[in-house]
Formats: sequence, structure tokens, C-alpha cells
Amino acid sequence: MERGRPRAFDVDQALDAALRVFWRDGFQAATMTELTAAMGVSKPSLYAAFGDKASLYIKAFERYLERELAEHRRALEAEPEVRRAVEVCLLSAVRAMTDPAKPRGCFIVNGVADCGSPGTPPAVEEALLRSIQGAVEMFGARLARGVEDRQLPASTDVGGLSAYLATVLAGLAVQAQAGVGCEVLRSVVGSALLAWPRNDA
Amino acid sequence: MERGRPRAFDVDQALDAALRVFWRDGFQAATMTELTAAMGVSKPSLYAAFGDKASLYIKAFERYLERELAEHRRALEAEPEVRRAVEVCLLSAVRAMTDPAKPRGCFIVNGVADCGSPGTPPAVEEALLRSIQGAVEMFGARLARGVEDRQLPASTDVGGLSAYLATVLAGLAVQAQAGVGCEVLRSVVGSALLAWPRNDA
DNA sequence: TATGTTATAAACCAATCGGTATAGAAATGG
DNA sequence: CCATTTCTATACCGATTGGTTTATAACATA
Repeated sequence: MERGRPRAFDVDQALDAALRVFWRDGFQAATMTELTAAMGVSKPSLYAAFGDKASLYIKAFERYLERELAEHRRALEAEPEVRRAVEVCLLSAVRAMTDPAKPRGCFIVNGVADCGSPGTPPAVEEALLRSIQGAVEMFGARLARGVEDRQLPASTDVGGLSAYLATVLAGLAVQAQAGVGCEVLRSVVGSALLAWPRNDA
Repeated sequence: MERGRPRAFDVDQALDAALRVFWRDGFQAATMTELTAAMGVSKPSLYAAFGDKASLYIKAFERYLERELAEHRRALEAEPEVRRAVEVCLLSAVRAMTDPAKPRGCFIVNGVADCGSPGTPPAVEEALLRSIQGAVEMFGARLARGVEDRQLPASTDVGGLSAYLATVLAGLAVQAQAGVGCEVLRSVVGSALLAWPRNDA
């Protein structure tokens, strides 16, 4: 058994609470006071368990990747038909972005606004920018598999198409953050997929 | 002639400087210290000339609408062929978003991240959300004209298509903010327009 | 030159920022 | 029981936040 006084709070639960605050407010606008209040943890306990604000943000960010984004990625990879896979992935993201039980929009897209601003630690900035690029690569890998499968023509511009899809995804997050509803965004996904490569050309 | 000591700074120039700071940092992350430094104006002069932080933000925002966005809107309305008009508008936006002489991305999209966060005044939030909706309406008006012109089929889902275009525009701003280059974003615009309604269906 | 008016610069304000130091509470090992 | 270890609560730290006061400088009018 561990010695000393045991924690009075659940680390996972507290990190979830921090995730929600950072999700809604981004890095800079989230204050330690808001975080401690939402987490139900005193400041010294917070610093002892998670380190400083940037460390906490990174930990919350990693949890977001695992707990939220992994689900959409899984949808993208599980569906065998590539066009349908992309559609299911985007719709899954739309559902999450507009879920009234969660903060609006996307943790990453909300966070990217802080990039380039003084007061945003380099580690935070790098994590955000890397994961924006990660979305492009996620789509790219799936599209490449679609080309291998012969579901997409060999001439497909995988890089261009994946950049386009990542852009649509980011745009959906902005619209969701601005309060646009689920149904509208689902129809936007439908429109976006009309750009899908056709073999009748 | 006006009585009293004359201003030692140019109001327009100072407002331009404030615009750049808010553009880069958003509302919350921009500090009065940064603003006064960039504007070359002391704090009392700033408050006398522009009011408090929220008022200054709104004024900078209006200037952004006039000085930056009006250009793209003009491109959208001037070009007679509707598809080409949308393309020119998006490319104009991409050029501005990636202009190294300006802050990255879009003032509005960078600002929307602050919405829903405590510490963002309602007036700021409303202005931002209204202008996000404004983009949809801007495209909607142009598409409606395209339907009148018979350049678009009467069956065109103007609302859906304009929501899609506004989403792409927002996505482009996020990508630009994340450092994606001009050429990539130009190709994204090309991909996005492949979703344009076809009359061969 | 004297007066009224407006703008400036510097110092100042309470409040809040991220982050800590200190003291005591709650556990285990002896 | 005591000692040790770990966590928690409160109070506190210097720095910075948005915003203002005070004193003075620079103009037009008279």
C-alpha cells in the first residue's frame, strides 16, 4: 500500500473536468481558478498532480485525442468503402461537435486561435499545430488505402484531397463553435462529399 | 479649428495597429499593454479615443469588415459567372489569409474561439457570431442571383450550398492560421469547387 | 498674455493572473 | 504510541490585468 495521505480526488475525473474547460476556453482564456473550481481540486494538489498550466493542457489534450478523436478515426478505418468511411468519420465528428453534453466545436480548432499569440507556450503551440497536420495525414492514409483497393482511381490526388477534407473538418468545428446546428452541419458533410472524385471523367 | 491640444497620433493608423493585434491574438489574449505599444498611444489617450477594450475590439472589427472582407465580397459580386465568382472570392480570401504582411488566418475565425468563454463580453460575442452567419448569407445572396440568371438549376439547394461554402471558408482560415501555405490552400479551393452542382445529373 | 479646453505622460488602483510556502490532516510503518 | 510520508487548505507571492487619477503640455480663443 502507498504510504501517506491518499488523494481526495480522482485523477481521471479531474482531468476530464480540465479537458472540458480547456475545450471551451482554449489555453490562454482558461484560468487556474476556473480549472481548480471545475476539477474540485485545490491549487497545490493540482500542481502536484499535473504540473503547471501548460503540462495540464498537454495532458488534457492527449486525453482528448484518445477519448474523443480516436472514435472518429476508428470509424474512418473500420468502414471498408473509402467514400463511406470518410462520410461516417465526418458525421461522427459533427455529432461530437454539436453534442449538447460537451463543449461546442473542437478542442484543437478552438486552441489553434491561441497559436502565434505571445503567452502561448511553444509546447502547446507545437502540439496543436502537429495535430492539425495529423488530420491531413489521417485522411491521407485512408485515401491511400482506397487507391490500393482500387476504390479510388490511381490518378487520385491523395494529398490534395486529404488537405481538402481536413479543411472541411476544421470548418465544421468553427461552425459548430458558432452555434450552427447538427442538421445543417450534416447537410454540409453531404455537400462536401459531392467533391468526391468521379470515375466518369 | 478644434480647441485644445491636438492629438499626437493618427486615429486611423492606431486603429489599424489595434486591428492587427486583435487579429493575431483574439479578444481575450490581446492585452491593453500590447495594444498601447502597437498603437503608439498611451492608455488614457486610448480610452479617451476608443472607449474600453470591448469598444476598441468592435471598432477594429468593423474596420476589418470594411478594409479586408469587403474586397472579397466585391470580388464575389463583380464576377458575372457565379461559379467563377465563388472561386475568385475564395482565392481572394486565401491570398489575404496567407499574406505574410498580415496576421495569419481570419480575424473572425480567430475570434470565434473566445465565444462561450467567460470574460468575453456579449457585444463581442454577438458581433462575431453574427458575422459568421453573415458569410452564409453573403454566399446565399450570390447563389440566389445565380439561380435567377439560370446559371444554376432552379433545384439548387441555395441554403445548403452557401452553408457549405462558408464552412470551407472557415476551414481555410483555420488551416492558414496553422501555417498551411498559400499553394496548398489554393488547391483546396479547387477541390472544394468540385462539389459544385452539375447539370449532367 | 490670460483663459478655457483637450491630450499626454506617469503614477496609481483594486482585482486577478500563474504559481508557492506553510501548516495541518490523513494515511502507513514501526 | 510515535515517526514518516503524502496530500489538502489557506494564505500568500510578485507580476500583470483592465482601467483611472493627477499633473502638465499644447493648442484656440479672447
